[in-house]
Amino acid sequence: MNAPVLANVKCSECPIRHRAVCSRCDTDELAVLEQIKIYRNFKAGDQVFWRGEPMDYVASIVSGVATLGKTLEDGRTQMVGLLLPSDFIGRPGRTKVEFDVTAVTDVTLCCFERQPFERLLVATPRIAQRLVEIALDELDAARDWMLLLGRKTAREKIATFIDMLVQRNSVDHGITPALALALPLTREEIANYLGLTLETVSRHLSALKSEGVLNFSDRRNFVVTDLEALRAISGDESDDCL
Amino acid sequence: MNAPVLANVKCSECPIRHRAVCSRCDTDELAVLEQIKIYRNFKAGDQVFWRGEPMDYVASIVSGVATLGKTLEDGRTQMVGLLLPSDFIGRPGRTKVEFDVTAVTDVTLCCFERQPFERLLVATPRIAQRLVEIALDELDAARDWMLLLGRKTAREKIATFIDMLVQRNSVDHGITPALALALPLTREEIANYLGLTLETVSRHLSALKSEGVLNFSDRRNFVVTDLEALRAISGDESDDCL
DNA sequence: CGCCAAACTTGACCCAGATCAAAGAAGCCA
DNA sequence: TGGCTTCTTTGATCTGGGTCAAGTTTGGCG
Repeated sequence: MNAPVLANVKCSECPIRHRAVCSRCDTDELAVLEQIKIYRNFKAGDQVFWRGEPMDYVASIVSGVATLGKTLEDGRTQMVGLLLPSDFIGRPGRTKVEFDVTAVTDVTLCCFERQPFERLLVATPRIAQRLVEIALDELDAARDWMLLLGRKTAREKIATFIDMLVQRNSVDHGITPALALALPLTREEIANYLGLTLETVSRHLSALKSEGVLNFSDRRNFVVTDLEALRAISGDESDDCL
Repeated sequence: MNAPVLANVKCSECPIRHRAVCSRCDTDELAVLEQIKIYRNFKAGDQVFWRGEPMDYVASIVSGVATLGKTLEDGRTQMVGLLLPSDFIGRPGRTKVEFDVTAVTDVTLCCFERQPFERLLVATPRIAQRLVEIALDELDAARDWMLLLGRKTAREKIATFIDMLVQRNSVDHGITPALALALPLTREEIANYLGLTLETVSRHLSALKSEGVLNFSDRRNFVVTDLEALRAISGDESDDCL
């Protein structure tokens, strides 16, 4: 991890202040974090961590998108997580990195040296509590993804992926889902995320376009023209059961 | 969750005392847990939780094997976790069950009412710390499984599954891996775990048998006769990189 | 002991998605 | 502006694993 060290933003003004691992901290606790944190910047495409290397830092994503990936000997790869602002990288008590972490866009990380952070975790229950929540949320997401990888068809996988983008986009913007959005990943990266090949991704995106479900303005940007249909295709539990 | 309530075992004599969510607790903290815990028993095949029902309890598995499953509308199912003694069920802060939890063998649970447990989590950092570890371990396991589901062939999946059984079995027994073991699941359950069909599981188990890698004495019990080959087939990172 | 249901095996066939191949876009920098 | 490279689309073909369909083994129980 040899990225430029940036001037730190004050925690109180941090964009992820209310969602990251520090979100429960009071002013005094923030002051302690402020002491040990270091901002680092990565360019799109940079490798943040290599699998197997010693993990001296843990970090929160401040801005940008990164991916967690695993690779088989022969080169097959599977993305096992998409890291967005406020997501946490690393795990206390482990000294080696388990996954390749790659910056998809330019990324800024808020890094803490692992050992001081571990001591802090013992001394500061609020951080530990928040970390439990974050870990359990990710576990739920990972399990949803296991259902997708193990049982969904290519068409369902792609519809689920797009629907996920819609939902995430809606969280940031207001109540009404914003239906104009951009793919954060290339076809190949989407394929790695969904357990498919890039050709299959391309074919099914084209199909959804010609069916009038999606409308692409260029290869990245598109509008969901039939959200109802998209949800039906995704194969998820209909929302009636709540 | 309407299972018989059993006489509680004293925490200090509990078989999972040193591994479960309570493992870091001191004597005083154990005394508090002792107050609010209730043992419950389930028979093989019983449903412990149904997806979507209110979750009033969280629990640790004391003995037996249970599975976490998700289901698509049309009946396709995917197992997303295998729960073994000391594993934790439920998550603080969530009121609804996210997965079907099914007892595969007879199962004994150590249950805590959710709300008292959540208060305890805030008041007792040692429990929260242990819960972070458990959650992060499960997250790592879930991510390994995502690689398996997304990218491995049927043959590799089955070899990986058997190898996992060998490793787990070795933890319980001594240093030398005990190579005589029993499948804890039916062919259909294995298929649900691996994202395959029961026919494919059966075919590949037969193949491994006829290749001399496994030797079945009946449909459950077998001996790994060529561990080397099994590991090679599983397609995992060769262990040289440590 | 013998019946029955559940679990398992094996075969024949088919299809979704992988693989192989070859053209288009779209940036991007000189 | 033109020539790179990188990303994407589309087509043709192949195949691993799914599906359908018999059988076979096993174990539980009256």
